[in-house]
Amino acid sequence: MLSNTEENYLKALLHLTDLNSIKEQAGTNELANYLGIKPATATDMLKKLKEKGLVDYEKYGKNNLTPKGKKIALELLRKHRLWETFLYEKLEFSWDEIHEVAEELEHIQSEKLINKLDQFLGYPQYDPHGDPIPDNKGKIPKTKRMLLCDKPIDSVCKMVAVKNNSVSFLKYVSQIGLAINSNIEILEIEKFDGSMQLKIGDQTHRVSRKFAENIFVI
Amino acid sequence: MLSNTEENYLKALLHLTDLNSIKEQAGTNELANYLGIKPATATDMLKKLKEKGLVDYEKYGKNNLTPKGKKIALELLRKHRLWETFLYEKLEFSWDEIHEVAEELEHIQSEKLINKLDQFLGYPQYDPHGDPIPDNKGKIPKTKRMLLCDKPIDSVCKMVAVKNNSVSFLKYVSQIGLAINSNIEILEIEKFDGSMQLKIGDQTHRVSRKFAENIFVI
DNA sequence: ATATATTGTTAGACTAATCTAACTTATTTT
DNA sequence: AAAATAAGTTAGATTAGTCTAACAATATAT
Ligand SMILES: [Mn+2]
Ligand SMILES: [Mn+2]
Ligand SMILES: [Mn+2]
Ligand SMILES: [Mn+2]
Repeated sequence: MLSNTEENYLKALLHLTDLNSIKEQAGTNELANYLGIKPATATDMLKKLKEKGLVDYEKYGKNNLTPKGKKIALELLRKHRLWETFLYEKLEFSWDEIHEVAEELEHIQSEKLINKLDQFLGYPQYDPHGDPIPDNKGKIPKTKRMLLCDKPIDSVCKMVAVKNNSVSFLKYVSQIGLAINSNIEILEIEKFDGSMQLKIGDQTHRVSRKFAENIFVI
Repeated sequence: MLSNTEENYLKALLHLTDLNSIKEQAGTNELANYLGIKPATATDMLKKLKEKGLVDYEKYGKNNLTPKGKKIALELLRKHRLWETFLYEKLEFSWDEIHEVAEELEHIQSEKLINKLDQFLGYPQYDPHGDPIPDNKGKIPKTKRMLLCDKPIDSVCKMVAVKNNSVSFLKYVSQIGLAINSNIEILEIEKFDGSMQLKIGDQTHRVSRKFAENIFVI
């Protein structure tokens, strides 16, 4: 049995390596920074998780999950995204409120619970942020999506997911009229800073490159 | 913010004093025994909870909740019973499976979550074990119920709740055909050991006094 | 190839929650 | 009232998870 803390490390490693990422390995500082702890603390935990056979750890090397660790991390991701879907679909939470609560709910230990919840929700494939939900074997629906910042000028696309779950970002996204499935037309791209002029519905908005790096589109 | 452990102590004290109980105070050994820990550990925690203003604790005295501690304990009880209702009503759990999972779910910190859950469930007044659910002010619906063991011979009554949430007890109750709202006729009471011969539906069963002490009826 | 900056580890300390063993206080029995 | 039993506390140890400060290894820039 893993503690909530150990589970959070595994999920963090999954995010930093496999998910939305080209890299296969995560540095200790990077991990610590992601979790809001100090590198010294991460080193200790990495050793512990290595002992449990969940992480490949070598002194001064890079870290990544073993297959066993990855399996657990995927189960956590599944739980997280199913709970988010529950909160959004059934309890009328807004999409900026769900992540924090799901961060706690994902640690509830009951396989029956999560499978029944999945059934109750109608086996959803994507969560309210547009992220794919692993099935009960850990398989994630493949998505061929790209980032808004990589779209060329004058192209038209559809928002399918957000890359960032922070409250401030999500509120901002909603506020300019964007939601999952919104159509976006790129009217202009500023050479200087990469900011974009977008047409969303009947309004236009200028967004920063940083913003555009956090919107997935097809 | 309280830890899960601290919350469990408060809920235990509520159970040992106010709930299903005439006593107003709980001994340290009694508390430790209820929680499955050692008395020394309970002493430490009682001191800590006293510091936080949640428990009245005096060396070698009896323990009970302060109003502030009781309020928190009632919120936990509300969460526990609402989650049990959710698992039973929406996710098709059986009544012997819900307690353990709710023991974890009750610690999720979100007032909005629990109030939305309450709404989603249609503001239930009783949980699947027949226990009253406190409202969002901590008010518990009054129930005038008694124990099956205190019913006289030849009387007829209706089961409204169970006093014990253990898996083994609940399975046994179901197995002899009893459920919330079952009608029971007391055919015979054995002087020697207080065991009872009951008529349930079209069957008769002999149950021990201990069993009859754990069934609430009206 | 050397110096500098970045990254990661170790050592030592702290807090929360638990235990065992020894001790103290309170209650019950004779 | 003394002895025996039960109940409760204290002291000291352990484990998990965290920190800071000092140190070590690796990577980068001259
Ligand atoms: Mn989490
Ligand atoms: Mn999500
Ligand atoms: Mn609990
Ligand atoms: Mn119950």
